[in-house]
Amino acid sequence: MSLPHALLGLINYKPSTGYDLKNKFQSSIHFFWNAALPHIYRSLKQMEGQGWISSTILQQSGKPNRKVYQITDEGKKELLGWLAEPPETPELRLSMLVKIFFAKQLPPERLADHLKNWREYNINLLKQYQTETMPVIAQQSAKPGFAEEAYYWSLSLDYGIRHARMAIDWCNQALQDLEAKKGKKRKEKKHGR
Amino acid sequence: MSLPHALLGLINYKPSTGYDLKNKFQSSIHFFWNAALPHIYRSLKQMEGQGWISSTILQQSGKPNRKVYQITDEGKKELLGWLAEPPETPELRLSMLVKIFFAKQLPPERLADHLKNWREYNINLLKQYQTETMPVIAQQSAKPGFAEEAYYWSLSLDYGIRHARMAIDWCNQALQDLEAKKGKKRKEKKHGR
DNA sequence: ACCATATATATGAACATGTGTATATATAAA
DNA sequence: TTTATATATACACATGTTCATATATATGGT
Repeated sequence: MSLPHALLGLINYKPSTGYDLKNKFQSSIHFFWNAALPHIYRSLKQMEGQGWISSTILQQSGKPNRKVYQITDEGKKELLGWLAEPPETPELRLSMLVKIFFAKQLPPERLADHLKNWREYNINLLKQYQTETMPVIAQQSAKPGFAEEAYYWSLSLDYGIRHARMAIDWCNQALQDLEAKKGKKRKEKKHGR
Repeated sequence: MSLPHALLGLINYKPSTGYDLKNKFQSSIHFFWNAALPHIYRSLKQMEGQGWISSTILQQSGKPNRKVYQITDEGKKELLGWLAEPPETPELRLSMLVKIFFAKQLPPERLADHLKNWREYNINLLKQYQTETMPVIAQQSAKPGFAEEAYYWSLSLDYGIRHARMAIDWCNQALQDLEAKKGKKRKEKKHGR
């Protein structure tokens, strides 16, 4: 469960430092699994303790030395085993939806703000997928022997894209309903309640 | 952030014990925010410490006494304030997608299993929404003065429904692609690669 | 009639996981 | 001169899960 296996998967592609890994998260799986630097370093230490990875220090001048982690045979076994296990069922925490759920306590403009923000957020995600994630995949998939790999990357990205589109549609629908309700109220007022 | 405000929202409807709240989660917001019992009790204690709720103990025979929490004026203020704040951007953790991302390391049947399980899981969610969550909402919305409330509950549920449908579609697409690939491979073999 | 299990209720303690903030260093770029 | 980049780590804290335990009644199965 959790970070270590995701890190293992990335290190399996190529030996990396914690810093490298942070960047790789950013350009690949960040939208369904992310991690902060201290967390990554802590996990790497644990993983080394378990024998899944080993480290080599590369001297550098000017910058801190690079501590490069590579996967061990044990680590490979662990990774394959984990990949084959049925994944845990996810726990969502969408505070945005909690706020919608209790929205009756909210002035309508505030509710509309939440919906607009959520739409905005997902529109930006979509953009980011197109301008950042997809090019990375395209570039990799051009390399010989990476076509299949890239197919799976696209597949997981596709989930993100569909999710974002779904969220945008949902927001539009909700905002439209809100407008309609407002219209109705205004009319009621005009006609004296 | 997190549990306390969701609890506050529910207690605001009606004074409740920790046990009650667990059940309410189950029949309402569990699919976008859930919590285990010990976590709920711990949070309630903290919230009481902050003055957001107060408790009354009701004697019972046979069963443990009920410790009923009710919202205070401070709690109401806190709730309204929180609801109006822009929600935090959510952190997804979908280990299922991590496994898809790295699926090249996986035998194709295993990959198909993951996809089928995920589809299964979402189909069941949809069923649960229809047979459990929607009736609860319908029942509440029949009560006078609850129509608006129920509208927002439906709205958040609608997000869950759309999400589940989206996930099912995605799985179907992916499984179909997989099949197609398998077919292609078989053909290649027949014709001697 | 007897035993296992479920329901209703509360809590403690340990642990796992994740975030935030701070710190250290040298170079390059604005 | 400030800020960004590259790199690593420590520590405190927040949040969440698991497991265990306590009690009495009701219910289902053998």
